[in-house]
Amino acid sequence: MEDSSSSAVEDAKTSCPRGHWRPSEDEKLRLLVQQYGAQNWNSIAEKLQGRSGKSCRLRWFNQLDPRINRRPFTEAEEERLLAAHRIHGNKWALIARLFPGRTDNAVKNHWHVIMARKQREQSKLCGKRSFQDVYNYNDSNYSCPKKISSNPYQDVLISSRMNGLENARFFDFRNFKHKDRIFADSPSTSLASWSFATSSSNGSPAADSFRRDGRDFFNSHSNNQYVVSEISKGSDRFHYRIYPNSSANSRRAVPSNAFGLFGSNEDGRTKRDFPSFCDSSTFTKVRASTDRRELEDPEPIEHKEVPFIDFLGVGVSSS
DNA sequence: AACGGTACCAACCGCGAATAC
DNA sequence: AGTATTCGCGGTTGGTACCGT
Repeated sequence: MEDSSSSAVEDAKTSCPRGHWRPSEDEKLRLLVQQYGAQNWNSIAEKLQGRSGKSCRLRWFNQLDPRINRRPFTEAEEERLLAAHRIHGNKWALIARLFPGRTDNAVKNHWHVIMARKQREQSKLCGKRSFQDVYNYNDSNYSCPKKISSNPYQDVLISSRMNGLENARFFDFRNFKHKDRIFADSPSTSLASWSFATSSSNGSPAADSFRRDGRDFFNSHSNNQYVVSEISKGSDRFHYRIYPNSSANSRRAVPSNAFGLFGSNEDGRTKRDFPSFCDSSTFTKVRASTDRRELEDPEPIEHKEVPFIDFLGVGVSSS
């Protein structure tokens, strides 16, 4: 697959530096590191056409460094990794130092692998339905957030026809680390102006928000990074917009793939056994499978037998 | 065999911290 | 002290191998 015989493909590869490293590049990088040492990455990059210093550094420290342990994680290592994460949170570089030969990237990736595996096992064990099953997403009731690169917010359109979503809330799935108690301190049922915690990107350990005194809990006040505001509301459709919370020193655009919905049961109480633990990639796929046109083209909605709110006219023109 | 979905992980990006000048 | 450059980190994306149908 790498030994492309087509010159067109080769041209494309060289003109676009992004992408996997070829063996010849690796070899060259090894020689350059021998020559210059594992530093001065920009100097090294000057001799590796199409690769930045950053890229060279990353390739060396994550893949080529001979000290790297490339063996699969053992069960013992996995247990230690989970324990380390409970203590240190997402401090992957710190955690990696506890695992000689493992890189921060490897440790981070493997933690996600463990989490995904546990989630699958849990789903099987408890017979939990998938996020898609519960909300019957094949129904196209939910449309994907519209990613607008120049406007760092996400638009979300919900139909109240979705079972249990009358009291829907947004959740940032990246925080679903402690499944059992994540909803213990659930925020207001009002979606408008509701803020919610996320993993921190401003230096404070995200884990602090969730694990104190040996207890896991959801702190929706100290680490707010996003705000959900209501753009428009109809009898059966709601249009929300998720913004970064500027007062929370949030420096990133609202991620496009981290959010999900979480409903309540008939008596209005939080449904803790909801399959709220759908990971972000699943959510992305669920979204992708729904009708993307809903936000971009009101026509298809108007043809349905439900009142229609002109979401387009309200939201995007405000820039 | 072909196809679609899933799991894994390499690579990238944006940003802040550290260092050099 | 201020600015520029380099390094390091954490979050995210996208390619690919694998698996089930």
